[in-house]
Amino acid sequence: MNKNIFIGGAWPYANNSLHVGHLAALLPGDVIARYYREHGDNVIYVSGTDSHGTPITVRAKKEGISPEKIAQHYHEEFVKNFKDLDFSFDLYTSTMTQYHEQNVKKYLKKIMDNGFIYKKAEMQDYCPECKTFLSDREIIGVCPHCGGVAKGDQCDDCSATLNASEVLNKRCSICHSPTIQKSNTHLYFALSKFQNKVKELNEQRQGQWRINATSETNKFLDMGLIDRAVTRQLSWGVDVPFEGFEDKKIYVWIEAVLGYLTAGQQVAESRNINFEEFMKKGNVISYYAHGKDNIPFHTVIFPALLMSIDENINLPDYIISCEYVNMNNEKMSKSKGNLISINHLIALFPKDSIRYYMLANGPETKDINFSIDDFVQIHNKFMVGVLGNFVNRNLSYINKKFDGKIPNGKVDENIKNLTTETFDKVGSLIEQGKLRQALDTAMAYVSAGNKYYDDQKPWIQVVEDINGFNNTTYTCVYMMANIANLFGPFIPDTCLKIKEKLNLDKTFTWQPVEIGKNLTVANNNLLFERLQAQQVSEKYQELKKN
RNA sequence: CGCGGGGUGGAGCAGCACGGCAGCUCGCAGGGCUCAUAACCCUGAGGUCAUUGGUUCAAAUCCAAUCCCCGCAACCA
Repeated sequence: MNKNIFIGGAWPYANNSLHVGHLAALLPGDVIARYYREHGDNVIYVSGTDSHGTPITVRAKKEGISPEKIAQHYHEEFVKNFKDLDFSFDLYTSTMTQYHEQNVKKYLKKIMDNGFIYKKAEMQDYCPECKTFLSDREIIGVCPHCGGVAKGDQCDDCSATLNASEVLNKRCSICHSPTIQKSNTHLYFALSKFQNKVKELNEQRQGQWRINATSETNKFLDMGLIDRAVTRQLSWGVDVPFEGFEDKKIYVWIEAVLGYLTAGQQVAESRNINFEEFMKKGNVISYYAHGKDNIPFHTVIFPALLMSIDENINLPDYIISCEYVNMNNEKMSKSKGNLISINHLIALFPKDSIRYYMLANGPETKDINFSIDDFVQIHNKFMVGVLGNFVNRNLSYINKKFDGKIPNGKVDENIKNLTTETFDKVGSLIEQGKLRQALDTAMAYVSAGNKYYDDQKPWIQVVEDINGFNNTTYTCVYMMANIANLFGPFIPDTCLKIKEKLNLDKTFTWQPVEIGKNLTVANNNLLFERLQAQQVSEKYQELKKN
């Protein structure tokens, strides 16, 4: 029976280049998607660029260009990054598309019809000169604590977190005229009504949501869920589909997260399947991959929105929420200059080394420290020494002594059993979202191959026991064929190369495969080159300058 | 007493929800092998598992307190 699998990767915000942290968060989604496809299941795997919101408009104003241009620029960069790293999205879209905007409006109307959105008038800061309501960040004034210059949300001088209402002598940051208080009507989402249902969900998903997701959700529940504004005084975003809100846009938190549905639906339409049916409770297993800063949006807000749209729709089954990638024990940030972008990574390492490193050493349960040296070490040890070497030491011998003709033989029974075992174990770990352990287990299979080779001593067998030699070699090639499937979800490019070397079927299958007789080696190009830490480090310093 | 995460051999980490000889990679010392990209295989040295106290036949693992590091405090996507 084929299963329906829905996988959502968090939508990166189009205000900066992607960095290693994004990669750590999103890569697990791709592995899970590839795994289920190998398995023969129906997978919908989506993500996209989050293109709206205040920071982009602020930046656009500063740089004197349109927000759309900024969003478009980063969107194109993201698309390229994901392509370079072999992400297998069924659809990677953007919140700027017409399809997304139209469908978000449709969902919003539905939530309204179901009675979970209401109007509320509030006093808000207004600039009579610019004739517009101001968001907190667009207000400047005097800090009540230190008397310094403060924005509406934070003091620049003493960096205290502020509430717009406590700031003194408030003025508009654009024209500097004093603000006045004026009543403004916003729409609110009745998040508080979902307190019990979210709590129930959190309890049901114990063991499927990562620990950090469960505890973060508890934190929010303990504080009590409060209603959130749906509309925002902005010019850049999705229009509000109700009368009287023409000057406002839909707040990004609600609009971006609904992208999972709009993108999923778009994929379903292209396949002529009914998305509503696909996503129904009991019909699908869903995974969401993102960083820990995104947890409440995926475990509280998104489920509440789903319930407010349709009570039969599947709620997140697995929350794959990662911790942070730090540099020297500090959070990466642009201002600290310790941010390593995906563009840099791609320039420094082969894509599958990047995938391997981020998965095998990813911040699955706690923050990790990223370092170039560490990366080089892992690459040399596992990509070159274990995996590359196992393939190379066999095939180069066959090329040298047998003109590329792989001897026929019998596969070792122990290895056969190990193969079956490994597929089962790795598969189950991937399904649980435990990618580190899964990859460890898969790599142990290759190590077992190296050990088997050493124990058999084929370089001696070849003169003393040709039958034994044939069996050893044949068994190793059998292992390679299975490695090419076993690692398919993790490092697909390398797996394809292995398949090409041995003229194997290019389709990926999640089960032990037998190999045919009279195989030949098509090529024995090295899978990975050894790297020098110093050279990589120097190259990285160069890149940082540009 | 705002909240959360973490402190395990020289470095980076796993183990901790279901207590039972402290494990992995790198590095270091020694050996094997020569098919392989100084790659591969084996052995060894090195830790009172932050500190203190408690529960227990038994604690890195459970409980309490203390110290140190990091992150977050919701109109920041």
